[in-house]
Amino acid sequence: MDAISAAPAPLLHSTVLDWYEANARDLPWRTPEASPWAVMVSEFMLQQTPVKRVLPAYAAWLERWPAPADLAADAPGEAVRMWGRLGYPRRALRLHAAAVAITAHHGGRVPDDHAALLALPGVGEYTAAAVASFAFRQRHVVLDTNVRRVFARAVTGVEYPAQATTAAERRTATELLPASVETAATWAVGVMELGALVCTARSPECGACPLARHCAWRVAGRPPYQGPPRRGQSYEGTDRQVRGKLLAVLRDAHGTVPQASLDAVWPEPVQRARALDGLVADGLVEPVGPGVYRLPG
DNA sequence: TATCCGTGGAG
DNA sequence: TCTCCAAGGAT
Repeated sequence: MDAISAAPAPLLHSTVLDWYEANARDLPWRTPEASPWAVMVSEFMLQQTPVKRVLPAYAAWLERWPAPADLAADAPGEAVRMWGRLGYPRRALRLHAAAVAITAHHGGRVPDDHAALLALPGVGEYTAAAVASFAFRQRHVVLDTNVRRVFARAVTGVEYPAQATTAAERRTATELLPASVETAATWAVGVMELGALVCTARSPECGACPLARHCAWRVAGRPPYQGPPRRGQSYEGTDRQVRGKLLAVLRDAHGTVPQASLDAVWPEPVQRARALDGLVADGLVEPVGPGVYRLPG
């Protein structure tokens, strides 16, 4: 029973690569036909939204906007409407803005350069690495919640990673990233898939894990999480809930919406007004006159 | 860096 | 029922 840090890296690599080849889900953004744009759309949608709910939205989105220029030519409000109930609708706005930037500055093609990707709206450290890695097969450290959890357990021996990504985590991920460009991208998606399917947050299936022999957490007897309480996401009664209700009215209506329709979704006027102001400030809602609103045109 | 930003499903 | 959490990003 050696910890993962003591195991030869090539062994870990082949273990994960073999496991991935045999167990990878058949997801549309992983097919050879998936364009870089398709990969990028999937990454935006997958930010905090489960795969199962992304699948139908992803298909509808790409059917309507097969290329960045197609989306860029449409109104941002249409992106917000198509986003539907995926949650965090600012992502829809940012994806539209990214499409505009790609059309204006990159000839309508998703850039393959990591820095150029990172400069796009809605593209952060994870998404830039993911698109560069998965769409262009480059070698990058891809640190998402799945990878962080796998490394927390296998390498550090704790049940959950820290709240924010640490320098130590980046160091670990960098050291474990295969030197070979040919295998780095598959390693990245393989570790992610392992976290998504086996090394899950709630009930990890160590019996089915290819890394079980090397996992520091399992070797230590799967000690329970001891760190500070991981604050839950309260939702009931928050501005987020009100914003969601308001935006749902705008989405489902085509054209403009009168104030009265918005007032009906939440009884408390101060919070309601604050939520609506926030939506307008974010560019998700556009006032078109006194007491009249619509999705941004 | 802590907080804000939606929605729905699993246990 | 209720808590947790799901391929994060921006500020």
